[in-house]
Amino acid sequence: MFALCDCNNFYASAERLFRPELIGKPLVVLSNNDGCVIARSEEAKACGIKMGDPEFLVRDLIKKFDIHVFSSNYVLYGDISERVMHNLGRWFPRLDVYSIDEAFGWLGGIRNLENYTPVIRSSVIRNTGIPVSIGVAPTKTLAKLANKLSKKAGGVMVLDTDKKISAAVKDFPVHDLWGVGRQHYKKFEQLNISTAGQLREMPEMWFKQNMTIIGQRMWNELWGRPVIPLDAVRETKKGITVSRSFRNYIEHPDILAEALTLYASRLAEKLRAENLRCLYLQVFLYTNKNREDHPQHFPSHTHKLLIASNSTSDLVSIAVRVSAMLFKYGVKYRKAGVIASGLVPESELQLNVFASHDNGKKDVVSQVLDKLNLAYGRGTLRMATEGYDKKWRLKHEYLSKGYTTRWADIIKVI
DNA sequence: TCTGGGGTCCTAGGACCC
DNA sequence: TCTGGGGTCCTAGGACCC
Repeated sequence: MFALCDCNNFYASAERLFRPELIGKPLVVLSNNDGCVIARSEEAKACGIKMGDPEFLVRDLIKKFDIHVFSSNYVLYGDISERVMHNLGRWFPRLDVYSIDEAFGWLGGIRNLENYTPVIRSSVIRNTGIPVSIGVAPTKTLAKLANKLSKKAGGVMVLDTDKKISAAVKDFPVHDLWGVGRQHYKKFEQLNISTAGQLREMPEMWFKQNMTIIGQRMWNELWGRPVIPLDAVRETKKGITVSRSFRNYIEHPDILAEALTLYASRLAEKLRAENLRCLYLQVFLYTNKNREDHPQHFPSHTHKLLIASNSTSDLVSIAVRVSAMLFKYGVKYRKAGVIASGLVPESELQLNVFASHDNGKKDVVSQVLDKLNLAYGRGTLRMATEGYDKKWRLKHEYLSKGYTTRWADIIKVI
């Protein structure tokens, strides 16, 4: 049996952990650049704020109901997430951490799940202060479904018999199923399928012909036949991305180069932190697709390195060069990013006869960068092309403190 | 005026190989 | 006039996830 444990309104709950006076009050967390709502407390949901609502469109509601607003504080959420996962790990010998706020656990050979599961739940809540819900079922897809139902059933839902599964599936909205997005939903709608129960009754042949292998998997999982395994050991990453929207539009290549310098520097740091190098560096630019009156441009280019690298100066110079190549005058750019792929461990450096190389040594400049920035804070030492005033930099006006990660922000008890 | 960021998996199609 | 078949690898793009 699989258990899906997920934190309720995770970012909102994490913010509330250090602001107990906000318990029972409406609260939302905004995306980067304070763009749109990405988490709401139950009270904020009741005020009519929807997931993904742009902040400027719900500003009136926020004022009207006196909703507390936070910019996203990923350092804080990452740290709280680790605590939750650590606690879950004590109950599940095999834990598959699926995202920042949820994990699949394996419940093999345990009987009496109806009694056991609530114990796990209350233990995690007691130890971390973060409310969690747990759904239990014979497949991952059904565990996700059970988890969703658990939110309105006291935080725990165990589907351990065919009878319980059939009852749960019967009226479950098909668009809430794991793996059903807008496109698949449209397809189901045309066939008058609106519940998971109806979907399950379709012949397997239909999935084969209309939905690729993903549909067949879903069909089997809905019938309680596990097809998606527990992924206890995360495989190495396939790619690493750093991308951000700009606070203001960028319309000049030199300013664009500043942003790309920062993003490529961050990317190189991330690669070094994971002891990886990349063979491909992709650079992309976006315009604002919500503005039909602006000329649109979504160029991208992938550069292949002769030798895999994670050096800040290498990646920055490529990113800046490629961005200059992609840039067009007269276009308002909204966002840009860099993606590293073709990742190889530092220990497996493949040399190239046609290029100079460092014989596998770490490059000294990057080492110094990492050392100084770790000791004195990110950005202490950086590349000159990153610029000085950075008007394009992220907006986060409602940022909470680094309660658990920054000495100066630790709560004092007087 | 103001609409996030970082991932995964799958498929189709092209290039290339023998 | 008639020009194969079976692979692999890579990339782009779509769909989905949180």
